[in-house]
Amino acid sequence: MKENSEVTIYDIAKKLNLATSTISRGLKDHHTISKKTIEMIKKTAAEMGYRPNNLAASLRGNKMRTIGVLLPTVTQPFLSSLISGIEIAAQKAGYTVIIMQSHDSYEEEVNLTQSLYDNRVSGVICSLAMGTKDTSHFNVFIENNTPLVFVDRVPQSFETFHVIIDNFSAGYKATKHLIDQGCKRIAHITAGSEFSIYHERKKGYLAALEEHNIPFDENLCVKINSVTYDDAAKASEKLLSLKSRPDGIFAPGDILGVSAIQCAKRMGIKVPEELAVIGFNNDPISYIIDPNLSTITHPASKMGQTSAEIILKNLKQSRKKDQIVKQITFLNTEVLVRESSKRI
Amino acid sequence: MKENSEVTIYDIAKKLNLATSTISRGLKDHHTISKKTIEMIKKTAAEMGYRPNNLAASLRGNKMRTIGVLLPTVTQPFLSSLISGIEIAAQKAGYTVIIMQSHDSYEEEVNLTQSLYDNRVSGVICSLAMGTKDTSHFNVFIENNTPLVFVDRVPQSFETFHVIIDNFSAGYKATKHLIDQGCKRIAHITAGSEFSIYHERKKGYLAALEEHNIPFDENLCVKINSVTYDDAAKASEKLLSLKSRPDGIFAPGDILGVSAIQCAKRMGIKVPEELAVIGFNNDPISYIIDPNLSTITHPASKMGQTSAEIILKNLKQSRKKDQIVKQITFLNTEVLVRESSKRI
DNA sequence: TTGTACGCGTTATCAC
DNA sequence: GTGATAACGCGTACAA
Repeated sequence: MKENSEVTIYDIAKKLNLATSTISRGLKDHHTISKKTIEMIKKTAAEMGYRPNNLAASLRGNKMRTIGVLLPTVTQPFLSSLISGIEIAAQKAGYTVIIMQSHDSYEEEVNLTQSLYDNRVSGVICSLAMGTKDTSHFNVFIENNTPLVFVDRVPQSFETFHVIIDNFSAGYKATKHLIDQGCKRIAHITAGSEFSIYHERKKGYLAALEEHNIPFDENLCVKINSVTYDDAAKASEKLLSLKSRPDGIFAPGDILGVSAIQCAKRMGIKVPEELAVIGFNNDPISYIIDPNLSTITHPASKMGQTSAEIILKNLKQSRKKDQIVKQITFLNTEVLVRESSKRI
Repeated sequence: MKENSEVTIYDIAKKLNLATSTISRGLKDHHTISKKTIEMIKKTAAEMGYRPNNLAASLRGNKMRTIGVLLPTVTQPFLSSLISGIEIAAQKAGYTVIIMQSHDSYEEEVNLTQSLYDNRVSGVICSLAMGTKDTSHFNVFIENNTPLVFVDRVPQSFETFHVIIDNFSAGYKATKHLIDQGCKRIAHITAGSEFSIYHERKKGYLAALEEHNIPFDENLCVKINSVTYDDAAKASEKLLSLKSRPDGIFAPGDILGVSAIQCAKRMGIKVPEELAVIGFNNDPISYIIDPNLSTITHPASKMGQTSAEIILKNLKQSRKKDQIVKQITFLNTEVLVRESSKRI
């Protein structure tokens, strides 16, 4: 008995006095192999403890049956739900999922992109790092005809698949909801660059204000550098300490909304009576905070599934370069009204 | 210009009039190749846009430079932090991470184990599905000399690496903390099988009671089927509706602790004055709930890193079967006292 | 319906 | 220091 005895189709072939090609085909139910032979091959393979070697199989096609996923982090609830959706769709199709974290660093993102290519993944799903402006490191996938999907944090212009929510519309809906509740001075917290999802949400906020003839007050719009608990706390305090205080806050992230509520509670400001708050994402913390945080629901898992399905559908389509288009899939968001904004 | 032009070491060899073996070695800074040649090779490779093919390289060693991670789900905060830790350690070593979700199903776990093997991963990190009793589907990795680490939810007996916290001790510490706060009737919620981490925590709970001469009251120990919000709510309600109500609850999960606090609030029971609560894990929700939930901290990310490092260290060590041992790495837990249990 | 023979890109083992 | 060549395990034209 050998040490590292790995059963290959060659071993099966020898045992059955057949050619390796017959084994190979039999194992995949090829129609040119007789039922009897197929049965015998499968039975023997099972008996011998044969297991296919995806490595070798993939080498021929020069592609692993693998979807590469490149995200800022995996610990945010939205992103871990996204991964879950991707994994479910991939597993259904017999694909595996490789995860990489850019930690919101452009440099890491560039390196990891290389690494994904070196591993010859079948497709790539990416949500951009906060600071990424230039996206030329993704060109390698286009040139190589590897399907590429950007999700949530997508580049401004890149001719490939995008899976996003309509951030402008969501920002509009959130703000309008506050207006409908009677808010007159609606504050907003924002982050990221001019081309980020946060910028889109802000544009929706501005549009809603304008449509309802509410003048925009610069003091009511605070910019933070990172969507963290600490930055959020500072922003909330700044807003709620204003001489003419806001009576509503549209926070484009649940951490921000939660911190606003907590800050209000500390300062003795009643939520929602004196301050209505709406967040974004429907993270678990949004329904734990008291009062419950109204929010915008984000179909995270479905976005993951959709992204994976786009990859899978486009695996075989060897497009030519001039056929590459930008195809945007929008998923729905909804206003989820809870205690923190319910005045009427 | 070819369509799918992929530059290989063969192309470089032709261009430089060298042998492929020289290119291969030059690219990896082999000491038998002259500095000059190495430089020239690297320069030319870069110019030609060469990218290594990990697939082909792996085929020779019959192992991908990949760590397979098999978890019940990726959306629990503890588990996504674990993944993050694994990914960081793996990335540092030039390894990639494959993620698979068993969704707490034994059958899926068995299938995915196969799939990991079929992909010839270098090592496997696994946290068991809730219902897994038999772990023979992992034997294939032992036989194949593939390092295997069980983390958090580990099997009762399996001769390999385990990375866990001391659940008994953590349960003891949590319960003792409540006793120190003056609690006399301490309730407990439990889940899983007789060999689960929850059972260990319960044993710690029982030990603390006994040590302090507090009789164990069966009515104060509720078993739930799944650690979900709904089940937790039911359990909390049952406990707080008892004629002789508990004055403390040790909840072996933050969801359970949070639900207990919320239930108490609904019923007008004051926390911590009338009911002290301590949870487990230090999930984000634990510091969002009001009053803040005391909890047991769990070094999730570090557990991931440790697991990955164990894999990496044991890659080359071709142990023989009789050398395989069970090696358990314990990581620290700590009692994190917050508002929900601070009486003194 | 089955067999033959070669190629996928890289690396290890010799040989020079 | 460098080159030639055989593997690694599988899939697939092409032949029979």
